[in-house]
Amino acid sequence: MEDQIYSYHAEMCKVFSHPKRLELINILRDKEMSVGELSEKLGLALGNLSQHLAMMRGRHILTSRKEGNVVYYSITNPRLLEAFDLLREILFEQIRQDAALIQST
Amino acid sequence: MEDQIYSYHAEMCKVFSHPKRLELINILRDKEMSVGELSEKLGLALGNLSQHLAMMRGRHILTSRKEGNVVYYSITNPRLLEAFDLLREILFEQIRQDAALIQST
DNA sequence: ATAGAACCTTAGAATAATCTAATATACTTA
DNA sequence: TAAGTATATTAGATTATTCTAAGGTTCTAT
Repeated sequence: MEDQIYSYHAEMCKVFSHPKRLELINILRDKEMSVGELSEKLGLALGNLSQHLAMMRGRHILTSRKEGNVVYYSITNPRLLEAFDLLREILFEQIRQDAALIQST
Repeated sequence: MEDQIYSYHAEMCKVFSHPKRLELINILRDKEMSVGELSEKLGLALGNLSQHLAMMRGRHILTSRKEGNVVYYSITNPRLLEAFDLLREILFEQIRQDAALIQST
């Protein structure tokens, strides 16, 4: 049962483990966007993008809204961006420390 | 160059995308631990665990310290636990909302 | 109705992650 | 130095992710 939680947790984190999905999250930071626009911004083929979107929708990370022919995507829970930013900060700290280590030799 | 950052960011997040690695992080929350102890706590074969540890060390998520024959692992940057906790909270919010949705039907 | 636009799904190939099992290394002690 | 303990590495099989290319839906406008 505790194992189940780690599995769900890991499944959610898989959303973050692909550079284009991270970029996608960052693009949707403060606005919704249509699939076509996203495809252009990300430089991803529509079919491929649709797969990423379905994967993120399935994990409730993204929410979609259909208007006529166009589907708009947005981030379900804005707190996700806190996690995104925190992880990126930790990454930057790491890079700075590695750089300092190299300087000092 | 911006792409590079997304790639590094994704690489770091891959650490979180496996249930046993999450459990490992949680176990090391407030103390260091030897490989043997970790192997027992996690129920992972030593060779397999060593691979996970090497992967996390390579991404500077874990730090190791050798004392005689024994290698102790600990979390490099305690802020990583903030990220861990935040992500888990977001997961719980989601599960609660899904549950509420089912109740209301 | 038909054609076009926007998006989704699927099959299959290519690549990456994971595990098992065997071997290797580093250190300690008899 | 030989044997034992703790950890690391490697090769190869297995499984999971990702991408491409093709075909499907759904909606709109003619």
